[in-house]
Amino acid sequence: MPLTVATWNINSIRPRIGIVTRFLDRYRPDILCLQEIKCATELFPLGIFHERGYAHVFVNGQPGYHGVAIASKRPFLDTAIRSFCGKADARHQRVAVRDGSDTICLHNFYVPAGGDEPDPAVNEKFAHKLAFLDEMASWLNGGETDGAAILLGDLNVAPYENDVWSHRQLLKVVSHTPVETEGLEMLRRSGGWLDAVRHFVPADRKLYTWWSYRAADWNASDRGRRLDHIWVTPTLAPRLAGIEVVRATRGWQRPSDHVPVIARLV
DNA sequence: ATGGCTAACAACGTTAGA
Repeated sequence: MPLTVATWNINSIRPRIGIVTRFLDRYRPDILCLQEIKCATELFPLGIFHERGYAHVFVNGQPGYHGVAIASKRPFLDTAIRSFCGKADARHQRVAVRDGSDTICLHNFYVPAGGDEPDPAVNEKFAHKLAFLDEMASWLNGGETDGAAILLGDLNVAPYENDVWSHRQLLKVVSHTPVETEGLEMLRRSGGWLDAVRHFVPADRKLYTWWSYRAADWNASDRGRRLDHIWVTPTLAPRLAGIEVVRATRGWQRPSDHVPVIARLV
């Protein structure tokens, strides 16, 4: 049964209602996973989803920071939230959806950004990020990745050389340091996950999903990073039919600094 | 040449993002 899944770090849902509805009306994914909704669960704008056929919306929010949400046309067989690093900070949620006679497990993640200084001894945010990735790895290796599963979200790491505008200049910048890129790669491989985007886009082609708000002209300077990912288990790999990074949304009115990534399964 | 931007909060300044 065909399934289209999208991930988008929306950087606050409330000021982005215009671009979210524009995206949904144009791309109509079956499931949209959002990160950084930055609002309490009860303040999430359910109406814009319900009006468009997304009858099933699972929100894990909190005031001000982080927060994730999944809007789906298909019902959820099951929903769950996990806390990482002993913090209930709204960075994860899991749903299960029916897929023919099978079940697909979908994990939506917002990995900590990690602050400025890439040294866990002096920067507790960076230490938190590394601990979070470690805990993801051990948890996902405990049988979470058996069968049909999708792991997506803002993983806040640009793992490969062409996932950043300058590999050399970003080696000491949080999101592309070796401890992060190697850690994410270990996590991906140990779980047997396939990077659905790089499955279609050659490793030597630059590809980004995030551009800083501070650039005078984000499109012209094009100093981006690929921080947002969609991974699938080997069971689903043969069904991957295509991906799309919707770069154009970065130029829409009141944009997020991240753009959506879409995967199509047949 | 990383920061020049953007948002939330109970607040017109601080914190966070990456």
